[in-house]
Amino acid sequence: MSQESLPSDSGSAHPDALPEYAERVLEVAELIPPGRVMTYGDVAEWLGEGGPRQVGRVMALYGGAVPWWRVVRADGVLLPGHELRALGHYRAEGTPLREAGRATEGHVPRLDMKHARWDGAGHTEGHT
DNA sequence: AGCGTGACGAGTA
DNA sequence: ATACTCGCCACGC
Repeated sequence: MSQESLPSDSGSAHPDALPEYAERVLEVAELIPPGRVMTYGDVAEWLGEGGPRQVGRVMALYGGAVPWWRVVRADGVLLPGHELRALGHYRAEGTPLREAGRATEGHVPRLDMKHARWDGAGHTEGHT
């Protein structure tokens, strides 16, 4: 967390406004339909700029305003520290989960990326 | 300028 | 399936 710091919008005329990149990331996050998820990499690729880590940083800083639990890691592992919260949303939305069949002792389920992953088909309007 | 650090991802062992 | 490595990019020190 040493890298994170408030958006020093040096030059920006609107202190309340988020960096444009962050704004775009959050915008995509809001497009993800309930019951589906998008990986950091997918979001970055869809935006056509930045990378998974950049998307991750944005979510870490401003994700609170959007359905953050729908932006996930490619391997389907739930967010450290938010596992239960995310899990609650997933169960409520019916997001495909992969519950380990054996030795589930204290084992937190992971997302079933094969089915939960959403590529953005259908909302293409606006992306050119 | 270089180095370390991340809500990452893919490849390899 | 797990563990480790390397590539990636922006940012803080």
